[in-house]
Parts: sequence; C-alpha cells; structure tokens
Amino acid sequence: MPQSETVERILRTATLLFAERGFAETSMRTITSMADVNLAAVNYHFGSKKALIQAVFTRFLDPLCQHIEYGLNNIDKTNLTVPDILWVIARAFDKAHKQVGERPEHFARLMNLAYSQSQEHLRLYCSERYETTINRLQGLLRQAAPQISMAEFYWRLNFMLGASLFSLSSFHSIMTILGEKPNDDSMTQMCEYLVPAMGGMLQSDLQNDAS
Amino acid sequence: MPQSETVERILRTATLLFAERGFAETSMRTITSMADVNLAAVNYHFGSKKALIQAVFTRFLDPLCQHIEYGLNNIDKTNLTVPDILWVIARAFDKAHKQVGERPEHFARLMNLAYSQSQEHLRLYCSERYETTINRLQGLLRQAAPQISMAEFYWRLNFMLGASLFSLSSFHSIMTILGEKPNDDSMTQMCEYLVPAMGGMLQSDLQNDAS
DNA sequence: TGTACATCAGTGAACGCGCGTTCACTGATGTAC
DNA sequence: TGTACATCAGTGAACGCGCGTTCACTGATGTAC
Repeated sequence: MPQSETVERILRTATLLFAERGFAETSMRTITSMADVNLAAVNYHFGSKKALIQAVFTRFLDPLCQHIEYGLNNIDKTNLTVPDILWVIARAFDKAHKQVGERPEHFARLMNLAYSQSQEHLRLYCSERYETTINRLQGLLRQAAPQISMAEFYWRLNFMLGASLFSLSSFHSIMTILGEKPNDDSMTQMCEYLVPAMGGMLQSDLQNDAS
Repeated sequence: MPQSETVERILRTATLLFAERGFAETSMRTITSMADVNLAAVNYHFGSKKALIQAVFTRFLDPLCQHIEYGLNNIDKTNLTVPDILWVIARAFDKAHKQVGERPEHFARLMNLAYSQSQEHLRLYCSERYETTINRLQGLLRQAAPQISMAEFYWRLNFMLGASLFSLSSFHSIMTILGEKPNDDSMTQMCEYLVPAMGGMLQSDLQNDAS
C-alpha cells in the first residue's frame, strides 16, 4: 500500500511512538527525526497529524478485520461458543501484527488509546469503517450467550473489552512482575488465560459459582 | 485541607477537565480561565502542572483509601468472598466521590488515565502513597480465591482492573446506548452487574461453566 | 493606641520554547511531439 | 534522437500560536514593641 519508503518509515515510527507515549505527547518533530525523514514529509504525504493518526490505525485495523472476517467465514457454525469466537479474534490479532510487522502490544496500546484519549475524530472514523465486522462479532457473541438478559450481555461485553484492552496493552509489564521474560509467544500465552476467563464471564448465569 | 477558595476552585476545575480531556490536552490557561482565577495562581499554590496533577489525585485517592481501610476493618472476616471485598471497594468509591463532591465517572476516568497516559511520575507517586491499601486488598483477594494458581490469579486481577476502570469510566455512554438515563444511582446499578461478574471470573475454576 | 515591619494571596505582563503547518523551491523521472 | 513541459517526492526555512513558567509588584491582614 505505501508508495514510498518514506511513507512506510513514517508509519512505522508513528505507530511505535504513539503507542508508547500517546498522540498529544508525540510531536511531528520527534516522529520525523526518529524516522530520519524531513519534517515537512508528514504533511506532504498525509496532510495533517490527524490524518497520520488515522493512517496508523487503518494500517493495522484493515488487516485485523480481514483476518477476523476470514476466520468467521471458515469456522464451524454448529454449537459456536464464546471462546470459539474469542479465539478467532485472538488468532486474527496474531496474524495481523505479524503481517504488518509490528509488536502486538503496540497495537493493543493504540486501541486502548483510541478509547481513552480525546480523539473523537478517530473513534468516529473507526466505528464507521469497521461497523460491519463489529456488528457481526457482537451478533455471534449474543447467539453464543443467549441465556442472559440483554442488559447483562451488553455490560459484560464492555467488561470483556476493558479487560482485554487493558491487559493486552500492559501485558509486557504484567509478565515482568510475574517473573516471566516476555517473548514472541507471550501474547498467545496470555490469551490462554484471557479467553477462558472472559468466555466464562460472558456466558455464566452466576447461579452456581460462588466460592 | 485547601487553605483558600482559589485552591479549591482550581482543584475542582482541574479534576473535571483532566477527566474529560486528559493531562496534555488540558492547558493551564483553560483551567484558570474556567475556574475564574489568575493564570499564575496554579504555579503559586501548587508549584507546577505536575504537582497539580498529583494534588488532584491525592484529593480523591486519600478519602477512597481511608474508606476502603475502614470498610475492611469493619467487615466480617469469616468466609470472606471476592464479591464481599469488591463491595467494600464499591461502597468506599461511592462514599469518597460524595465526600469530595465530584461525579464518580470523573474519578474513574482519572484512574484510567493514570494508567494509559504517559505520566510516570504519577504512577510512581500513587503506588508509593497507597502501597499498604493496595497490598492489603490483593492479599485478601488471594485468600478468598486460593484454589487457582498464582499466575492465573495475577492475570485475572489485571482483567478485573481493566474491566472495572474501562466500564466505570465510560459507564455514562454505555448507559445511554442501553437506553437508560444515567442518574445518581447509575453507578451502583452498574456495580450490581460488575461485582458478581468479576467475582465469578476471579474465583472460577472453569471446570463446569462452558455454555 | 500608633507605627513599623512581615507575611501572604493574588496579579498582569512578559519570557523563551516547541508546536503543527505552510511555502517557495529543487532535482529526478516520465511524457508528448 | 532531441527538446519542452509536466509530474512528483522531497526539502529548508520560516510562519504564527499556544504552552508552562517567572517575576516584579500590589494590597490586605497579622504581629511586635
């Protein structure tokens, strides 16, 4: 997709810096000097800082959603459980970060920032662009957890989203505290904890699992 | 605690603006003009913007931790379950926001920002100042959920933290999507969903709760 | 009671700095005739 | 094949602006003798 090496270098550096510091805290001068390109190159290729932020998100959300759609198309639809669906997302996330060539926690941090930083233009842009995939996932999850009320379902969907974004984006420091050295498989390891815990949480009717 | 009305007005306005926009996105000029005080007053009373940020956090984390400690001191310690402990936190949160006189979602958003924005000084300051309460809570939760491995426990603690911060800080918009009008009891209502879901998630041994 | 001094909350204006963006320009490559 | 023009990636320097902070100053209140 990127026409020139300059564009590619800007996108890679911006992804890294935005993920580590946030949008407002990362200046054009920091990006361009670290990417070793001219300061004016960002505005030349992208038009503005806002447009660069959107390009950074498109660069990894496009592949992510394509892998999710592909995964959902090719999964066995009989007796689909919540963990089945969550594993589709986890595998798509893994494929996407490898395809784009970025560290997975950087993508996770970016998604977290999209929610927590005041970038209304970004949330609007993403919810429009990826509406169909989001709705498809939500519909399938609801089908897999039909026994709870709609309110309960929706609240738990948000609990799940919060838990996932938070732990994915700080999984590096959590692993360090746990005394494990993070490597290429660390994120898959974490998903082995995350997916069952979230699957159980979303589906549970809470009648028989106290202490 | 605040010596003058000026200090109080700065703290109230800063709490509101930081929670709604973030730290880097909120300028001293915005705070002081909205609080109707002189621009130099922040540096006169607090010393710097960093110190103001810390003061905003101290203002609500001090009461919160006091209420948590009080709650833990006065709870029946026999057969303490995870939801029991979470309710202590929820009630302390409720008392603290009423005592300080701020909207609860603003406190939640601030705590979320403390994790997601790059404010290393703030995380250090908070983890030192509130170390004892944090450790006490973690110890009690572990006692209430001894059947899972330490790794499993620690991961789920982070899932719980992420889920809580995320949904507490955006509960206003979630309620709106659910078609309910948020009022003074909304956060308690949300906790009625959050606490059992998180309690179940933390304690579950995941042997018997698939679909 | 009166006077001199100290303390303190607050102020108006300016400081230098880093920010995102713009603009005239360059030099290489492609296209038309 | 040669020449004129167009396109395009990139550049260096400057633009105006808003930022956090500083500083000399004011005016009210408290304290000492």
